[in-house]
Amino acid sequence: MPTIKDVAQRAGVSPTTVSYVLTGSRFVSPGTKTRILGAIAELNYEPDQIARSLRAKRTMTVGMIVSDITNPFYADIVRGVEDMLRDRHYSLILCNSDEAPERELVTLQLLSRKKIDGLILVATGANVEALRAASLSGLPIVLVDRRLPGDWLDTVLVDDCQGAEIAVRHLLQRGHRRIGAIVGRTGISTTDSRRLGYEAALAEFGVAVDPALIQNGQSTARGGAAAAQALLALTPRPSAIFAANNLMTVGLFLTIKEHSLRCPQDIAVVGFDDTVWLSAFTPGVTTIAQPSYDLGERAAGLLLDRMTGQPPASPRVIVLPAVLIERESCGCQITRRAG
Amino acid sequence: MPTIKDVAQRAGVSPTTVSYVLTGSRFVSPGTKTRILGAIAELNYEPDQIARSLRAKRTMTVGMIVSDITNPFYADIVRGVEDMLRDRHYSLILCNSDEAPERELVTLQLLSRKKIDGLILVATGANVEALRAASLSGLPIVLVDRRLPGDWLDTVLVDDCQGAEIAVRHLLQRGHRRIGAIVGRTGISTTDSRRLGYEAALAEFGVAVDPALIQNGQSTARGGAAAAQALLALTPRPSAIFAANNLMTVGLFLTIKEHSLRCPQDIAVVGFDDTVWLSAFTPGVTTIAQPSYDLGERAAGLLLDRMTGQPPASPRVIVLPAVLIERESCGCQITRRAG
DNA sequence: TTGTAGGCGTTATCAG
DNA sequence: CTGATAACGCCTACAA
Repeated sequence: MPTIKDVAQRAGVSPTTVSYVLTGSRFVSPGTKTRILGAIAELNYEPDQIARSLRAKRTMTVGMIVSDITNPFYADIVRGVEDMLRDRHYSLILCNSDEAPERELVTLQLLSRKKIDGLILVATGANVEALRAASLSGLPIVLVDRRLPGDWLDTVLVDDCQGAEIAVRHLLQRGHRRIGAIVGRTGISTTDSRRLGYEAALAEFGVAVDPALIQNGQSTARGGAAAAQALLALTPRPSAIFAANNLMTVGLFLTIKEHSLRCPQDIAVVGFDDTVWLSAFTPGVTTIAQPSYDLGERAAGLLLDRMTGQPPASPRVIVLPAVLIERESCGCQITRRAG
Repeated sequence: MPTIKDVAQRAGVSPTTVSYVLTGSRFVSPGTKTRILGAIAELNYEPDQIARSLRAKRTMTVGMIVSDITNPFYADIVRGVEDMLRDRHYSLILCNSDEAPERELVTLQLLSRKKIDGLILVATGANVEALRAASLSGLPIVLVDRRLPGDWLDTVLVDDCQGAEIAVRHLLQRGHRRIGAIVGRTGISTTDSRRLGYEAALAEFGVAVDPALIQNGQSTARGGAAAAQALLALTPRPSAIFAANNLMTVGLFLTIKEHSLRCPQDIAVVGFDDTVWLSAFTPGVTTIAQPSYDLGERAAGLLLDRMTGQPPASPRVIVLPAVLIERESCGCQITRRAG
């Protein structure tokens, strides 16, 4: 591997000058410049990013921690982040936490040793101290999908409460009154907000909240299936169910299928998170679409200007709206109805 | 950020000794050792991985290029890779190529500058020269999902031919004779192999290949939908369709739905790639499951022993079997039938 | 059992 | 307009 010295030698100049044409940070006469460029080309020289990082104290690398890249919701976010960062010549170290606090902690440490320039993460919520320390030590951090109490870090999330609310309102509007909810793991902000939205919608319609109708699906397909079992075992059975994330929606459908119930005739469903699959099947699943890609893009945007621009003193919280995608799983295909 | 010097000073020893307790590469007396460990803890010292990399010429970082992390198939592979590498203290830089050769090339260069210790990629097939150069220059590379002509690099893939063959055989066994195929982009090995498998199955049953029944879906949902349109417009209509990847299967179902056809009554379907969604809907989609996670794990395994072990002289090609997951989209639920 | 010193490939300061 | 030179933080002969 040729170094900057080799290039300098071949071009008959000093490494200094080569460095300057590389970074463009001072004027170099056209003559020497072309000579140097020539040498670079002939030698196939590529600047060593590691050495550069050591000197410049920036790695052009960003860390990202998500629960599980296998979850399409996070995959979308990551894609948004990656696209935005690539444009600005940053690259991304991807880590999965599996929601395990210790894993998150170890990963935080690993990334810090690797001297990442910034961090985007879906926080488990358990390592606030470590995050605070990292942030205090100067690492730009952006939270995505979930907020931390106090909102002391830049955060990009979806209006989960409003999302759940329109989901449940949609059900209420078509006459449902016994509406089950499969909610996610406790302790993460999305779960609380979506539950709040569920209750708000019921309140709007003067329907009392029945605790038995709210089951915890642990944010997983398996948990969602179990929660659905519990819901379907109730008498009278709920006439509709709201599943508060993509995985739990899968679980719900698995259970519905197992019970040989027809959707929407026997039970109406609204899910959370959209996938192309949801539209391809019969019935298409009415769902609350999160702007997941945008979430990533915005998060990367915030991070970028903390890394390169003049960082604002106080943390920013960006809340993106969720939108109802109406399909067949709630029955009649009316798009709007009065009242 | 404290450096190794600070630790040394605080512990009253030389940086050398600190370094040695860090790497454990030579004996240090228990006394000084604990003193040093103490200093490390008090200062919250973390070795700078960049400096270490510059010196040691290894970054403990691996690059990975996939077409699109948003595709669950690749997300699974990435997950397999990440799990395996994390165990060995490597981290992963994730890149998306979008199948664009130039993007792949730029990414290759970027990763090479970042001095990754190894590379795992789903090759577009267009940058053979760059790959050869990188490999020759000593970078361990493992191909995943697709092979390159000549198999001159370590490769982990699925037996696509066999997969497609059992898919189509399954259809033939239940009496279908006019079987459409939606195949992927040309130029990638998976497409060729799956097509071969399709033809082999037909041959087994003495059915002639009808070119009109083979439509190119470009490996995308949109392309798959278009291909399905073409197939459904045929007279007589094929009684079954084999879609050669997950995205094209979505497209196929979108089109089936648009035509208000019932599956399996009006048309039988076998897809490729499995998702939890495929089992949750009605009808469940019979499909060929690829061991995607394993693909990643095995690829990481090969890479690891090229990076750390004694690399075998000649490239290894690992072929994993695909398996038929029988569900309702092909009609009757018979698991086996004679002949 | 421990320390000294040189260098990994860059960049930035200071001279010229 | 261009060049020496000194770091960046760590590791590892070599020496003691």
